Amino acid sequence: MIKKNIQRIIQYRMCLLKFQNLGFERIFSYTLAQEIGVSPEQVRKDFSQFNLRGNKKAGYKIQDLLDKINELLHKEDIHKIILAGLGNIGKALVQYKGFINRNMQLVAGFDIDPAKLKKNCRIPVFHIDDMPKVIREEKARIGILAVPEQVAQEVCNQMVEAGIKGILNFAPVMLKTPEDVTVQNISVCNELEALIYMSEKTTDKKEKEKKGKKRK
Amino acid sequence: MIKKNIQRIIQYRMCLLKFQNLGFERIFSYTLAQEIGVSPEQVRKDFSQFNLRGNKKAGYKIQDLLDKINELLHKEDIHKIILAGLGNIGKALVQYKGFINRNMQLVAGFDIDPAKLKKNCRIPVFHIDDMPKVIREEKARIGILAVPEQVAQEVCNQMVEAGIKGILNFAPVMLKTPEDVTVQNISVCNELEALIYMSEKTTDKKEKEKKGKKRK
DNA sequence: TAGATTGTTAATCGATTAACAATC
DNA sequence: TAGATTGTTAATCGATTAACAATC
Repeated sequence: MIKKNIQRIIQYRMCLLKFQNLGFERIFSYTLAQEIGVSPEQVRKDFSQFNLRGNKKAGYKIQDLLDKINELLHKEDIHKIILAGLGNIGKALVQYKGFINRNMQLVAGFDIDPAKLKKNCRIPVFHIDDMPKVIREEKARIGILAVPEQVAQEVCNQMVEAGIKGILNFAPVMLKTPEDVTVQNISVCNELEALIYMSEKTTDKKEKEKKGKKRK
Repeated sequence: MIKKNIQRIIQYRMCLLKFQNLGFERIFSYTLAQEIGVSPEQVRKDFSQFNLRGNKKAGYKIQDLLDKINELLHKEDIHKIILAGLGNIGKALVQYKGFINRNMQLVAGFDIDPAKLKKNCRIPVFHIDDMPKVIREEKARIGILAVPEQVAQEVCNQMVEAGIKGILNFAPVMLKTPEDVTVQNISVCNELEALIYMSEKTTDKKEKEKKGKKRK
């Protein structure tokens, strides 16, 4: 499980880069908090936990924070990422140009369908059977799983076997992995359903309130 | 903010459908828990909170649970969803065929680039300026925001203005919205960075352990 | 100095887990 | 009945918030 404070640190980093690009050299917990949508205390607490220190009067030096956070997130090197499954999501990720700015690189894609192997020229695409070999050759640690539900666990196992330690899973399956492998699930459908629930809930509430008023 | 129990209810639902398709009529909290990766107590607690009740000996009747959960999630009607931005992600979502099984329907897409307007024939695609009009006509409540960062807040405002109550945001921006509008952010890059952090952390730990052993 | 801001400690809140009575 | 399972209440855990001393 990924702790929330690390997720926020990642957000802070993006925000700091933005402010640095705007020409700022220093920043207050208050400003950062506003931008991310948390309390200033939360920001200070997070920084404190990762030993990121500021100046009692002048806030935090952006460059200092970025240096430390970059170290924390191992931003000194480019992290190789492999992608299994070149369906809709897979193709979209191949097209995406934002990885390299974040020191990440899609180094290879894999699919069973040979027709997909050459369609995308941005990264080399291999047959799924070659995945373990390529993972080992590239020494990739992170994999994106965008294959159909039915084969997700199997492909996941192959990834783990070949040394993958973190998996971003788009398949609607709870993957079984060893303890030292982290899985992060993304499900657009689930998120949308949750949003629908929330929106219906608030309208239900409003209707109740209306009825209540009418009764009065 | 979306509560975790609702996210799990959504997962339980998918799992229940799966078991129902396999021919099961009843299920235990233990089974469901295993499948989702939580404790049986968690499952029972969640069910209890939403007033989903079982039988002390025979577990839960799948059909009963599904009926109640479907009502809870308003699965009786098809929910209309609009999509702003037909870049990589937008296009992938248009191609995705899984929405309708979950009683959701992408009813329209929007973009500024007229070249994109006719490229995808699965759903009607309009100019972004027509978005408010179409949202109102369709009475859509949920929107997906997949536009560039620079215009995300602006497009978001237009959505809210036109009556959207839930936004799935793919732009790397913290959207400012009224209280009754729920925003759910998805950032593939952030998730990958978090995975990298986790994987490096465990390897760092192992190296430390090794060193410790050597010293002994 | 006075005021503003950090950083830590304590308090609170919410969510998860444990314990166990109820019961089919 | 005995055993297994639910459902609730209490305990624990973790994360957030509040309070406030330290200090630039």
